Amino acid sequence: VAGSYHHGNLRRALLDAAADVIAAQGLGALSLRDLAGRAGVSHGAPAHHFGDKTGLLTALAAEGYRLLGEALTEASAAGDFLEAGLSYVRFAVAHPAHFQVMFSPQLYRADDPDVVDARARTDAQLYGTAPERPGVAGPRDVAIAGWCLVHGVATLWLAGNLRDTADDPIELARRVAVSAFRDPGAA
Amino acid sequence: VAGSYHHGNLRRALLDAAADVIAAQGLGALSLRDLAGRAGVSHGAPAHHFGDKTGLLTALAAEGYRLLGEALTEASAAGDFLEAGLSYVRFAVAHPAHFQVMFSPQLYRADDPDVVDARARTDAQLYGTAPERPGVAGPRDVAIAGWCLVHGVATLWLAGNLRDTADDPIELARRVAVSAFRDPGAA
DNA sequence: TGTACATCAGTGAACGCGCGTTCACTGATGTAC
DNA sequence: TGTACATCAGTGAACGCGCGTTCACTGATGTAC
Repeated sequence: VAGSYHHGNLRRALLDAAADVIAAQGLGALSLRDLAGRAGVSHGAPAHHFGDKTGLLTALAAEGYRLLGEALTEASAAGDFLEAGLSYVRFAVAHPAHFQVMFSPQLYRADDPDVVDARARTDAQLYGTAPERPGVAGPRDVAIAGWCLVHGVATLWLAGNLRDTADDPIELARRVAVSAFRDPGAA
Repeated sequence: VAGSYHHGNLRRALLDAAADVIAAQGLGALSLRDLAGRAGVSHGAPAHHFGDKTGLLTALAAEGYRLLGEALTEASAAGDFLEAGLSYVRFAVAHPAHFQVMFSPQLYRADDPDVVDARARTDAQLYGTAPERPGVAGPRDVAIAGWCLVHGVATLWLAGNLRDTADDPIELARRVAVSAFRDPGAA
């Protein structure tokens, strides 16, 4: 919509630009003025949609939890613990900016109703597929352990600390999950 | 050394102040001018010791890898895989700023000789205690899996995402490690 | 013991910058009649 | 179909701020003789 006064979908454009900047340059490089420039709009415009910078990060976090929830839906419905873990890593790799913001709660309003709601839904899926390990741990402990494991894979990968260990983060996650959780007795 | 022209140990004081600020307010709140103020020194002084801001973060990362190496020494010498993992989490909790900086390599000069050296020593210890899991995975895969697991516990804990799951991060780490790695057949 | 001198560490003024936020405004849109 | 009006979205000038970095300087320290 070149030349027109109204942008059409500025909110979406700003969120996308923010994700791009964070993924490419990190959170430290994020500025509202820069985002406005990228969207081709004056630097005061973002205030209309997000109020302030924290508002934008809050929206990004809420969107992140929603996207993660969607990414987990299929594996969750199928009750597939391993696949849920792999989907978690896939999400982190596909949406590194959302992932980074979501887990930096001091940057946004973690008590925002949108965030709380989306997060609750996602948490339920995160805990839903974990099996019991008879004689070792109940499903809840297994769920937490699985979450920590895939979260570790995702953060170490995104920060570039596993780049010389593996080419494909999903293959790596699978290998790591098997190394940790498979019982020696199993086929 | 109040009133004297020379500080005495400004380098140390600046690193300590940086760790305090990062732990309390996050990386975004870090500024050389603020650190100088905290150390009671003019704002141009830090340049003498670190050159620029990246230099300070590089020093912090190198120190972090050195401290982590020391934290792992005992468990590494004893060949105790679980204890090495717990020491990793203990280090992250005791030195959250160092931990955060170390694993944000875009913030510092990761090819700095000091960093490379300290990191290599630490990596060796990180990989040294992992046992084979017969029929499941070799020691290297187990080491990576263990690293990812404790790294996940540490980052999730530091970001405040496990505060309602456990009181003590070390106890949590132990439980998580057992849930993942213990064989059902074992006593 | 005393003097000269080199070295080092910290000063403080100055530079230029990009930032978040506010606010009176104006252009565009859409609804009521 | 046409006019009046309310609402909304984006403008652009202005504010005040803290920042990193540079640089000629000065105070302090310690070494050589």
